[in-house]
Amino acid sequence: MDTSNPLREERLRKLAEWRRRGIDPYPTRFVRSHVAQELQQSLRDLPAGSESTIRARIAGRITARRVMGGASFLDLRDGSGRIQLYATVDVLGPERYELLTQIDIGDFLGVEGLVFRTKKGELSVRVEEFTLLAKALRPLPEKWHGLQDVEIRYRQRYLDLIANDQARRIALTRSRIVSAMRRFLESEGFLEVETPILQPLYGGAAAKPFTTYHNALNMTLYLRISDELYLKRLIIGGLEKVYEIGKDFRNEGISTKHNPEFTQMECYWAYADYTDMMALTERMISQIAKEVLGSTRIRYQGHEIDLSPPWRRITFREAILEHTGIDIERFSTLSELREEIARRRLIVDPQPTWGKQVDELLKTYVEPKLIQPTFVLDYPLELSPLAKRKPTNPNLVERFEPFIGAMEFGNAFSELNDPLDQRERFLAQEAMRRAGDEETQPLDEDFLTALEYGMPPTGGLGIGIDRLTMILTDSPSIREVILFPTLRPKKGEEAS
RNA sequence: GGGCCGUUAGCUCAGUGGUAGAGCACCUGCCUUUUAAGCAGGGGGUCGCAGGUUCGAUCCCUGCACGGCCUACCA
Repeated sequence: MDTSNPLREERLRKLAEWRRRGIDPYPTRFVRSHVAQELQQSLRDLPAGSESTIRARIAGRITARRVMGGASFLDLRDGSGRIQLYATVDVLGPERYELLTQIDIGDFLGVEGLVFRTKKGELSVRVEEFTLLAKALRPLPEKWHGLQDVEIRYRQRYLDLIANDQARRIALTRSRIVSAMRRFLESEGFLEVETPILQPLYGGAAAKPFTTYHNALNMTLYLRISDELYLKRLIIGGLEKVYEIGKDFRNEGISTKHNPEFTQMECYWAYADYTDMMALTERMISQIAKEVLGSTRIRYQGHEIDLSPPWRRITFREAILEHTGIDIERFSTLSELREEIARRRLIVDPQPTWGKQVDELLKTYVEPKLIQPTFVLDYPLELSPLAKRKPTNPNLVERFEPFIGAMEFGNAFSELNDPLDQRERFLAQEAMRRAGDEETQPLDEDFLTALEYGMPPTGGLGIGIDRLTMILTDSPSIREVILFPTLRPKKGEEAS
């Protein structure tokens, strides 16, 4: 960062001036009596031109300054909202008043004084005493247009939060979503747990991992790509309803829907199956929307969406039939399927296996249409090495993915608890790996051992918190809902 | 990885083959109820970086960097 900025030089000059007067520009403490929003609410009915009986001590960042000779107005913002300050030379005396007018936009200030409402109707604090709480050395972004530069918004999110209401709103909403989700799961009897992020073997999803190294143990460790296999071990251990909210890491591309580290909620429920997980998902998401947004009707990217249960349920096979006319059951080999795709003149990227090819059909032709909440269920076996087979059709598994606004935001199944079948699935995955698929499940002997001690029938669900937040904040990009999205370091960037 | 677009003052943005402008912010002066305060004056720029074409490049060309969108990848 540049340090030769003349605006910064000017502020350094002012900083030195405060110090010259024996004032510490970075004091340790300021006791507040109120925050701005409290005053705005409790004095909502105070008429214009009249005084309250409240003497308030408030603190915050100065965001605007209007100096008019012997009287000045400052806008102060704290974590709750904003309030105006009114200072006059009559109250403060010439010396203190002059000092106050040296305050820069961006500085933190604590003030004490009577709260009143101006003739124009603006609730204000009459500054009787003030304390500089922190001198800012750099100017804030422009007041009217906010901060527009996307790169600065992501790299210096604090500036985005200062300058843009929307950024603040998203950060608050995300926190409320996670909080409401925890409350919901707790009310349903789920126990919050923590499982390892550093794992000797990764699993639970088809993804490439990040690799790291532990010096003392002299071993390679992986950052988890999913919590699944550890949470199932807890089900085996008798914790019948568990969940975890945490970061997963996938060493893959970045897009408006993908960040290399992302937040997922995973929960596991003994004696439940995927239909129970569907009902749980509907209730959870609609409950969160109600708590956080006050309604189950939302707008997402121009669409009116109704989150209230029940959500539409459609099988994987029916969904593809509906949107492409192809009944995938009638084309059970990759070459037959490709012929049918070509015959119907559909444009789909070729995939190496039948399973991936039908999945590609879903992504290309079905997913963009899934605006209203929809469960797509009963996936092909080969796409789902950890899910239980459907009793009525061993080529399918009891699995669903929920979609809203043309975006998948979760994954769930009746968990495979047959240790011998699980071993076969792992071996099939290994075979696919040898055939060149880099994103297969590695065989996890330790997990198989756990399964052999017996896991009750269990339903499992994962919800992508980032994508859910996108949906509930009408954000078009995952970078808007992650405070510090992964970016390439700027070349030549160094600490000033 | 590929395509398209962007990068000009601290911020938001104009602009031109003859080395640059506005608004906000900043500085100075005036101003005791303003709120995008006002009025007057002023300072501030390696026009992302490196090459090339040209008498001359911020502008045209090439490469690079970073970012955005699309695409690819991705449970």
